[in-house]
Amino acid sequence: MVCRVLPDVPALDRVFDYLVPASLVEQVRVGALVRIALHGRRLRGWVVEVDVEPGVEPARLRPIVAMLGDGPPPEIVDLTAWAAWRWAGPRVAFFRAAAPPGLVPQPSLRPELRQARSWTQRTGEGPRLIRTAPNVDRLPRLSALLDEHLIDGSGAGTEGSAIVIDPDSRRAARLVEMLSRQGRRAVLWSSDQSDAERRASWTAARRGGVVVVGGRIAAWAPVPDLALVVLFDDPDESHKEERAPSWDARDVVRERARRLGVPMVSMGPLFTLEALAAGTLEVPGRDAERAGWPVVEVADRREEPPGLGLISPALVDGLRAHVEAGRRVVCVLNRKGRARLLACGQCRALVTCEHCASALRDDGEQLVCPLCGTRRPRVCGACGSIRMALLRPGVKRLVEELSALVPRSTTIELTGDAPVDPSAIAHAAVIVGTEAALHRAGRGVGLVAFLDLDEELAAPRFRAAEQTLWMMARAARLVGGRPGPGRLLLQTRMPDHPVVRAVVHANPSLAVEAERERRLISNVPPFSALAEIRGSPSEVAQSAAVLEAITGIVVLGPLAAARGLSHRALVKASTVVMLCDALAQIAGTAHAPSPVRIEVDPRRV
DNA sequence: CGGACAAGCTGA
DNA sequence: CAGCTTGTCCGG
Repeated sequence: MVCRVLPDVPALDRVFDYLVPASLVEQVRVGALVRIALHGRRLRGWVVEVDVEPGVEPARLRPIVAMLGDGPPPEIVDLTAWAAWRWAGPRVAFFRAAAPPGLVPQPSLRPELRQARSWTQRTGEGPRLIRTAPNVDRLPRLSALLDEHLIDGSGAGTEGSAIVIDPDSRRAARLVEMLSRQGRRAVLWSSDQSDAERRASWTAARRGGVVVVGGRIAAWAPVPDLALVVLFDDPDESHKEERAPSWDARDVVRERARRLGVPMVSMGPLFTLEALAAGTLEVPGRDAERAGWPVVEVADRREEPPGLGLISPALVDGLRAHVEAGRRVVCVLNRKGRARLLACGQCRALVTCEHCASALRDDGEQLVCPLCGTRRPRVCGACGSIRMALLRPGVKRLVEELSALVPRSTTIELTGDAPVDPSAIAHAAVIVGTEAALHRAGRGVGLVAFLDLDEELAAPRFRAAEQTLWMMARAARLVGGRPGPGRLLLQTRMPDHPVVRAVVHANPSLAVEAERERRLISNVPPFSALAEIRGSPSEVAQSAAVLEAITGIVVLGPLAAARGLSHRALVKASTVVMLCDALAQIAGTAHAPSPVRIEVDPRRV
C-alpha cells in the first residue's frame, strides 16, 4: 500500500508518497502522525491520503519509518487543504492547530467508523444568528440547542458531539462547569490549559459524544460525530489567530458545518456584517433585549464649555455617585502614555518639531521632540507666544485629574501591556485604561465611561463602528442589565451616530443599515474581500504586478512603510473565492518561496 | 526546511 | 589544492 504524507515542515508545503510496511497497515490511516525519511532527514509527517497511485515510479518509494501517534480525523484533514487556500498559508500550519500537543496514542477502534449520520439537516440556510442582550443567561438557550440537536431522531438516544466556541476563556471555562453540572459530557479545549490537559481534552473529543467548549482552537476539535456548532460573540476579534496564517474560527466552523450538513448557531449581542450577510437573524423581544442592556447616558461634548478636557460634568457626577455607593468605575481611553499634543494658547497652532514635524512634548522645562530629541524653549514657533494649551491629554495625566475628583479612593491606570498586581486592580475604585481594562477590571463595576468615543467611531478602519459597538456590548456585560445600577457613559460629539443610537436604544439593528450603506459605498467587506501583503518595496511591487494582471483583482498601494522598513499593499477582489484563487498565484511553495507575507481578511484596515 | 553537491575564495 | 563559505537544487 502507498500513502501520501505531508511533512511537518511549513516551508516545504508539499506531499510525498511512501510505502506502508505490512506491519503498519492497520495503523497508518488518514490523519495519523508518522515518521518518514526525506532527502537524508528524519521528519514527522501527516498522512493525508491512503491507497493512492504513487506520483513517482515505485522503485523510488521509501517505507514509512514508524508510527508516531494519533492525529485529526479525515474530515479535518480535508479541511486543512481548504484552510490553506482560504488563508494563503502552508497546510501544515492547520495540522498543528488541529493536533494535540505532543503525542497521543491511537485508539484501538477506528474512530471514523462513528462518523455522524446526517443529523438535523439545515444545509443551504447558513448559520442561525440568535441575538441575545449582553446580560442574558445563555445556559437555557444553549441547553435547548444541545438537547435538540445532539439526540438523533431514531429514538436510539445516540448522542453526537457539539463544538461551542466562546472567545472569552473565563466564560468558556464557566460554561464547561455549568454544562457538567447538568450531567453533560463537556470538555474545555483552550490554549490556557497545560499540554497534559489539552491532550486529555483532545482525546476525549476524538472519542466523540461530547460537548467541546473553548476559544478559537476548539474550531478544530477532532470530534468524529459533529452534530452542532455554537459560536458566541461573533464580532470578537479573538476568533482570529494573530499570527500568520491568520485563520478565523468563525469561518472554520462555518465551513465544517456546511460540509457536514450540520447546523451552526451564532449567539451574541450583535453580529458582524459578514455574519449577517451569510445567516438568518433572530432577534429577541424588545423588552427582553432592553432589559439586558444597561442604561446609557450620552454626554454631548458640543454643549459643554471649552476647556474641560476629557472630563465632562456628567462624568464628574457619575464618578462620585458610583464610587460613593461602593461601585467601581472604568474609564476607557484608547491612548497610551503621556501622549499629548501641545497647541499655542494664542494662535492655536500645533507645536511641532522644526526638524521632523512630529508633535513636541513638554518635559516641564522645555519642549522636547520624542523622535529626534531636539529641545527648545516653550515658545510658539508660529507667533512667539509663551502660552501653551494641552490637547488630548494622555492616560497618565487623566489619572491625576480623576483621582483628584474622588479623594480617599484608589485610581489606577490599566493598559494592555503594563503589568499591574491583580489585587491592586480588584481594589481600585477607578480604573483608567485602554480597551484592555474591560477585560481585566474584574467584578463590582457600576460605571463604564468612554471618554473619547469619537476617537473610536472615527478611527480610520472600516470596522471601526462595528468594533466600537462590540466594545460597548462588552462594557454592558461588565456593568449588568437595565434593572441594576450599572451605567454606560458615552462622551461624544456625535450623539446621533447610529452606533450611539443603537446602544442608547439597546437595539443593534439601528446601527446595521447605516453601516451596511457605508461599507457598500466604500466597497469593503462584506461587499468585497481584502488581503494585505507585506515585504520589501521590490517584493511588494513584484507580487502586486502578478496580482493586478488577474481579472477582478485590484491592488491598492504599495503603501509606504507602516512600521519598520516593510512595505505593504492591499489586495481587493469582489469575492473571497476570487481573492484566494488569486493569492494562490503568489503563495509560497518549496521551489519558489513567497516573496511577501500575506494576511487574508486583515484586522486593522 | 535543510542536506547534497558544485562553484568560488583564501592562504601556504 | 585542501578547507572553507556561498549558492542552487530538490526531496517520494
